[in-house]
Amino acid sequence: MPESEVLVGSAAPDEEPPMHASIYEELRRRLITGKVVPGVGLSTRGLALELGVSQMPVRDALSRLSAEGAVVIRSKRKIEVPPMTRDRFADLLDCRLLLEPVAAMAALPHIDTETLAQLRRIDADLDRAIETGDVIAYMECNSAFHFGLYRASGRTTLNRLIETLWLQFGPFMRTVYSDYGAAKLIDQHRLALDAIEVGDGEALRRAIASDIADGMGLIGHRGLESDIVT
Amino acid sequence: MPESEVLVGSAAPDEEPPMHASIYEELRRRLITGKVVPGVGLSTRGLALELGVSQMPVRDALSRLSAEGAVVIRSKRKIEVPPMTRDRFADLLDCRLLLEPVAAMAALPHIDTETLAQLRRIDADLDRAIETGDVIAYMECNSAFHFGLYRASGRTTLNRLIETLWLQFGPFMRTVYSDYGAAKLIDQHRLALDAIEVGDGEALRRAIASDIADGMGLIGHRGLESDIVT
DNA sequence: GCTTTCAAACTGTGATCGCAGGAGTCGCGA
DNA sequence: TCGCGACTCCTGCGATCACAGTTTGAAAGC
Repeated sequence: MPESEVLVGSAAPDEEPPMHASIYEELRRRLITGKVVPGVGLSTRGLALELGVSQMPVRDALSRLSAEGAVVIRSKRKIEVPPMTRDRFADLLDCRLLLEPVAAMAALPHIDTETLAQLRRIDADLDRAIETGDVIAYMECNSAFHFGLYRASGRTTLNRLIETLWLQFGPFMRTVYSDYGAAKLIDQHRLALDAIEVGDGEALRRAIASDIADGMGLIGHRGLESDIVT
Repeated sequence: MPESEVLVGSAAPDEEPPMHASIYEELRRRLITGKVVPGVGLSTRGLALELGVSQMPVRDALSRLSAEGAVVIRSKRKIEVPPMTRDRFADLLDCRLLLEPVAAMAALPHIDTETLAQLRRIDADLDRAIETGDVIAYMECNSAFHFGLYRASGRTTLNRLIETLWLQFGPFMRTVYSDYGAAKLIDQHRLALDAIEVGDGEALRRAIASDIADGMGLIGHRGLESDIVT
């Protein structure tokens, strides 16, 4: 099971999900890890051709993603990952700061030694991604870490909201990290891991909040030289 | 323009939206105002027949609503508004308390006398709904009031998250208010309106938080006698 | 009256097609 | 060289159909 799997699973266990669900997963992964960037145009036929399926499952997947604000269907011939603006970025950042520290605190009582060990492994992978300057790998590890932590909370509604935020900022942050240089990124998760180890909920909340404010906040604003960023 | 219109509009202005968007609006309204209740089964063909359209636009609309957690597609022959559970209810309530007071505070600087007058009119209509014991009208006015307030914030991302929460708890609260009796409901918006009048952000935040905690919190928990409610 | 089995009905899903509209490209004239 | 208009291409969307699977209801047996 990939660690950056959907934060809130919807497929019934032991069942093969419908094709549109698999395609949704694939597109979601691309968005969260920045494999698609803002301004990129998408089309149901183009994606169907690329993924070797018909239009229908792609349509269903794109309907879901549009409901989650990840893509915008502007008109005929224009589905796109919306460009980021200063206002929208600030809105996204603020929403993350409202929700994710709470999810982390709620997760704390449920994090056993196996879960903590897994988070440490993910963080070690993230460190390697920073060392090699691999932005995509960094983003994969980053989402795996956060989702692995929040999932332990069992807060399905909260986690679902969090995931829609990640769908929306992933593409933009990918371009920002690429411009910034992955080698310059800093692993902000040590404080969070330490807080988990000693069971300090308030320290965990602060660590997650500062991870978000520093990681996405400071670097993200640098990426917003003008109102529109592609 | 109906006051309980979608909190975050997506159709381009001056353009006729695609049929699936209109159907999404209609289903959204039914969920938020409780015209459909938990446990009710839906089907694409059934809704298409009722609404006089083909299956495709209904499918697209249901894909969006499923992405927003408003309906769940469990299997062949089983789309439903999920029954409420105690855990899910607590999760929803907590998320509302995290997001809506912030949206209200963010809205405050942007509320002119015309917007305040409109909110007062909506609140007067809500009072009449309480007097006549009309639960559906009460829920329509309640969402119109909150959305009218939050929309002024301009916080599109935040408002979108809030709307998905309303889609999820609307059906359940409708049954709760019906059992409770609409005539026993209390207008909790006076404090909010007063806080807006004097420009007191902190008072507005507290008023919205207590509106949510009292209105949905206390009454909602009464509706959850067991883990599963239809 | 209850349980089990089977058949029918209904469903979500995937596929395909056609339409109308918008985007993109190219050519021509100033 | 630039702008505008015409034309082409590609698209989202709506409609329809078929399939496989699930649910429902009826009938038979105990």
